[in-house]
Amino acid sequence: MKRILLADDHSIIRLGLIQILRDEYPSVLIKEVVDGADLVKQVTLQDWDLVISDLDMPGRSGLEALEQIKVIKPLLPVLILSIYPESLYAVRVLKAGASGYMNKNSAPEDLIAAIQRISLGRKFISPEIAEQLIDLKGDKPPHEILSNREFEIFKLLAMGKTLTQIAETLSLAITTVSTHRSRIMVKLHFFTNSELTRYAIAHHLISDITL
Amino acid sequence: MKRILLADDHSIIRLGLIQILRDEYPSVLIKEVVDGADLVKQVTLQDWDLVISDLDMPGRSGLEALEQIKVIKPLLPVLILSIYPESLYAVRVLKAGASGYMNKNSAPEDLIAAIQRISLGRKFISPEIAEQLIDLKGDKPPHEILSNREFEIFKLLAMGKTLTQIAETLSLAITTVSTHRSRIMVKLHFFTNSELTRYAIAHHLISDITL
DNA sequence: TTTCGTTGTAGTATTTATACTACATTATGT
DNA sequence: ACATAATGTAGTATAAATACTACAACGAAA
Repeated sequence: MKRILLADDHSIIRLGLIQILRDEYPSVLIKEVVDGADLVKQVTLQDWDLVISDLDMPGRSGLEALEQIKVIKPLLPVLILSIYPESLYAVRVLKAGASGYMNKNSAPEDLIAAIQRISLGRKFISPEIAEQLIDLKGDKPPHEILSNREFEIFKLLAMGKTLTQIAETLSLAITTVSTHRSRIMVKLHFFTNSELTRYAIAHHLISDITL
Repeated sequence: MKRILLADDHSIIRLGLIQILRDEYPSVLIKEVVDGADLVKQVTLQDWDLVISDLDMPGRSGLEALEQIKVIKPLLPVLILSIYPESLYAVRVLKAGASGYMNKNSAPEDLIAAIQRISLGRKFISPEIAEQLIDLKGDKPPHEILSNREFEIFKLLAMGKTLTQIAETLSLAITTVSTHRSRIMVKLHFFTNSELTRYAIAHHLISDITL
């Protein structure tokens, strides 16, 4: 481990990370950047053994930067750090080519363990994420796994319509709409309507400008 | 500056903070805690010169802990750190009795400057916050007219938590949570949780990324 | 100080949503 | 073509959410 590129807009976190890294690799060269654009730029400018990057950064996001890095240097290991729980981002991040995903409240030892593994060209996947990876719903957009009727109801739910409203609109029994909803939830691995709404907004299936 | 109590659930951030603090105050005693309950407990157990606390922590939130601390030790200076921009929380936090609010991407020098000022019993208020404080009745975003409790529940609702889950988390009756929700809806002119979620996403009060 | 609006709390009654189940109908795969 | 899985529909029973009401504590304003 010789050269590590560190991307995080929080100076305090950079300091903490540097301390952990120096503790383990006293002679490592560490370069700090504070946004996605600079991160990508540094990757093009010189060679690194490892990139450690935050997910939320000003300007271009960490995810976007990750995607570009994987185009420029497909073999460069990238460890993504984030304050969000693994369940929310990990799969997405790993699919985008990251070698690992860690929550910022992980213990320093775990971070070092992950780095060790990643720097060998392997992936660091926690048991929780592994489980999520097993029953992936694939990369298909929702309308390809939902039936037409389900997708119709999916959109209405995402827009915030209640079961009762939907049942009225479509002249169905409330329980019918409810059953469709249940199947949508199973297929997309959701539990709440809110997740459904956020998914729909993130995938531009409905507009978010009703405010 | 002799004894600092440090509350943050992210070990990396604690490390970074400790480094900054030790750099400035080599002989300071620093105690680390990882949640609001422990923070309050430590405040009751012994005397401190300064508390530095994160806002988002497991269990009792930083804001709640702050309020309790101000009851127990009204003169103990508390500096709140958060990943969220000042415009979002600062006024709320200062009104709850904090001596200052800093974003985690502040430079170490700024942090030290704030601590210096705060430990003298003064408040640290950035120019941006000062401006907000001036036009208190002005064109503030709607979510600022919510009470602390309402805002807390607002965020949980926006994240898709159900009334029941929220009631459990906060140890309240479901109907209490429901009443708060009603008042939030009236204040923000919403009708459904979906509108609430979309508002929160649009105003970056919660993350918009779903799996 | 007294008044009045706000906040935090919760109970009762009602409405709404959901889980589970069931059963034709329609695809789908071999 | 036949078996099997997916789909569209809905009923019953249960769980959850909501409306409405109430009230004490607090704070601001008069």
